[in-house]
Amino acid sequence: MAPPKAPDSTRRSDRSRRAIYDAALALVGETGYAKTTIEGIAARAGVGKQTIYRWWPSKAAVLMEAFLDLAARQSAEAAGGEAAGAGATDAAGTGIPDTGDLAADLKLVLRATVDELNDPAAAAPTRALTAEGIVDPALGAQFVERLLDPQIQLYVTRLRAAQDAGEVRADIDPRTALELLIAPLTHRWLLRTLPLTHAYADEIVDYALRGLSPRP
Amino acid sequence: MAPPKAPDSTRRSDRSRRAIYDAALALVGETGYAKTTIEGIAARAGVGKQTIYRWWPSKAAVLMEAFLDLAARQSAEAAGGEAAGAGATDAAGTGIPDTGDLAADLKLVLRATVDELNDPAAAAPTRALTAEGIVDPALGAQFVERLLDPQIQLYVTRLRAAQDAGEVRADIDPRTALELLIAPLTHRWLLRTLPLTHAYADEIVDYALRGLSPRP
Amino acid sequence: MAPPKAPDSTRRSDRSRRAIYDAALALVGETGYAKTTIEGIAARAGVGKQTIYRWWPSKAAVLMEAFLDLAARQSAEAAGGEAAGAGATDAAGTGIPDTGDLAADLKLVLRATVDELNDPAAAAPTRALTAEGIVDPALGAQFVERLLDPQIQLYVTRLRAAQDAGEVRADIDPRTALELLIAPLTHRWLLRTLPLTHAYADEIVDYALRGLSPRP
Amino acid sequence: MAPPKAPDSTRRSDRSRRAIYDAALALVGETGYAKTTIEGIAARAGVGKQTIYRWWPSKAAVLMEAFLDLAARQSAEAAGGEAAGAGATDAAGTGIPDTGDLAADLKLVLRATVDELNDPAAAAPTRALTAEGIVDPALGAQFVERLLDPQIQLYVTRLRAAQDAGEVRADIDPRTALELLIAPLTHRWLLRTLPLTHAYADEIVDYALRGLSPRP
DNA sequence: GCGTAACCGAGACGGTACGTCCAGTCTTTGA
DNA sequence: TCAAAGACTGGACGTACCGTCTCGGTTACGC
Repeated sequence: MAPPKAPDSTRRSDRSRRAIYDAALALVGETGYAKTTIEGIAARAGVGKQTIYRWWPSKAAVLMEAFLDLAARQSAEAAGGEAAGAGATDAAGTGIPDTGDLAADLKLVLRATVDELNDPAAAAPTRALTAEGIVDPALGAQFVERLLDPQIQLYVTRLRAAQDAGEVRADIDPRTALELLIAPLTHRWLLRTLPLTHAYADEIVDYALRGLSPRP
Repeated sequence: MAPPKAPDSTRRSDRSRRAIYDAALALVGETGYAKTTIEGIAARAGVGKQTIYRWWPSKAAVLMEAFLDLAARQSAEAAGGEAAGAGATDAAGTGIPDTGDLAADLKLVLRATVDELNDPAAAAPTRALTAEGIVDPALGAQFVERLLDPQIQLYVTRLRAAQDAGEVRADIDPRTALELLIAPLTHRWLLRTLPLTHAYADEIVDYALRGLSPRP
Repeated sequence: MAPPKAPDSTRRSDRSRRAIYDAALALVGETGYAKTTIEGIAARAGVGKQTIYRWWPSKAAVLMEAFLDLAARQSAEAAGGEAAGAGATDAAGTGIPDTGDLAADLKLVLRATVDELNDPAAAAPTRALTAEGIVDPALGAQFVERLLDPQIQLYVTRLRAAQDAGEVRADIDPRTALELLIAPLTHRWLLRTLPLTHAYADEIVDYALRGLSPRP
Repeated sequence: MAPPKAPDSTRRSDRSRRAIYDAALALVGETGYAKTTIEGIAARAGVGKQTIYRWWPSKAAVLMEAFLDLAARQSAEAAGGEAAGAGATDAAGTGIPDTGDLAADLKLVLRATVDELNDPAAAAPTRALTAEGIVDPALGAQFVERLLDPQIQLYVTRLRAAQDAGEVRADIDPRTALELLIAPLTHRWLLRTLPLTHAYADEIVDYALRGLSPRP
């Protein structure tokens, strides 16, 4: 008994794949995730529906990949610009700054995150994808692995550096500590309990770091 | 421009409303939220589809109310039992215990929350509803207002008591502080980044309270 | 076992009945028979649906009565005018003229009928009612009995007079003969095979009467 | 402004089309036209509703085509048998007999028509379709063009032959003349004014032909 | 003159079918 | 041989009416 006949990916049309990414992102941007349909994506991409079903298991999977592709292209671009230009670092791209003042560094990064999450155009698709991942475990795992974990790793790195510098107690688990920082932001963003502001980001950093720092 | 003509709620059939709640909860339990349809709920409840559309704007709204009704009935029942019985308090029902040891009290409650969230049968519909609320702002607002906020209030109350008792610094905002406690749990539960354990709950309490407590 | 409980017609609201007639005729005129609904008639008449269901078995029955009522009012009006005025006779009202020239008399009447049937506004509801009667035997019987037969009787009367006058052979059955005259018109009107013109009406009279008249 | 995007008829599924015809005819036969629904036809045919809506604008249109298909198949069958067998002609199939005696030929055919119209099973759907065509001009036009006109042409042919043979006056318009013959039958059939009998058919032929024949 | 029975407007109810939309599969055609 | 195109079955969607029912209120009859 043969497995469900995986298509031969070497013969895959790159042209179609790009067109599908573009169409998917455009439609989600224009009409929202819920109103975006596979049929619509196929039509917009000038592609047969079967071409989508052949390579992706669900609408959400298409969008996930489209996002990753977008992110990859942007970061490639950024990397190119950066190499040519100065050497500035930014949170999403290459890491959390390390000026020696952990609180200041975290506030900088979390404030930027707040701004990003508050931008409705940019955040809406992420929100939709997050929601889908909450319900669909397979998609959620992918979401975490390919979008969230890389970000989280940056915090872990920075926190370890802070531990080495004595800014954070050594017996703290950075993996847990970082959740103290980002979970409250995510919480407010996803559930919309209260507005997500710079002041809130600062407050979170202050409350959390006090718990993490060694007694003076 | 006249509003869409709200039906006369005094003439509403209570029989149908209960039947719809029951059918909705049963179907979600049996087949999952995504596979539950309004048509299915109506059929199972022995009710015309229009009766659902007349009173609720969406499947999610039906379920939300069904949950609230269930919770209300359970708490009414619990209250009845309680009045007749001892005077024990539990987190979901009437508040967070106050033994004088904030850390212990919080660990107790958060461990119970962890257990609840780890029970697939009970948590699955909540997860679905949460996801829906993330995408649909109106529903999300209702979700927060009617399900989340009451719970949150319990933490605020307990934290204020702790402030009065000198266990927590007076300049802490309880509304923010409680998010340091529950957001990490919610984060792991929704995104499934790492397993949600009692140990994790304890760790969160320890890390967070250290930041909140006055210097010894 | 009691019969289905006929309502007490002495207590019937005349106000409602008139309002229903008016609403029904207005709606059929505005939106056509098929799009006219009982619900719509009730709403327009400012009447509960039950009031319609109490007194009529179907939408078609309502309309039939509304027509009959309209016709009755119009003929009452005409009769009043006539009494006051000259003594002119018209086909629909008081009979087919008898000038001694059967062919001329019939052509006059049939041409008027042609004009009436060609007036879309006036004929559309009749067409709809006829179609309904074709499918629903009970309604059809009523239609024939209360609308068609009275008209037919006028032809019978005129043809008998013609027989007495020797214009038509005595062994002719007037009931059959008249169908030779009006059935072709009805046929073209209902089925729209070919245009319904004065010339056609004349032709029918000529062809038919030649068969009915005694050999010269 | 693009037209509503006509589907590509070369790719149409013949299997589905036949199944829909069969289901439609079966349901009309079993439950009557009014109670036959598109949903029911689709279910019975094992076909998606959309496949019906894709190719037909209405229930009536489906049935019209189903009838035409049935008639076509029957006549094809008859033609096959005929080719193999004798050379007999019948009214519905290949024409009105021409024995030289117009009256006798017409009586034969009209009596057969009477029998057909009096057969409730066979006539009920035709009646429904006729009624529908009376109300819906587009459908009516199709009905006339594809079902009625071919029949009518047979009469025209026979009448022309009678004119050539001197049985009917040359200045008679056969198109009008035939309506004198068939309209009365149609009239009684549709409106159910009086029973439709062989005697009536004979009477109609006698009355009408006397008007059409040359003076002896 | 006073119940009381009935009709009345109103509209919610359980249903049925509508016509549309999309999912996911299958088939045909062209490159 | 894959991809485009798109027709197919299936089924939920949300709407519109159906015919029944229940609800107050308002007549108008019979005691």
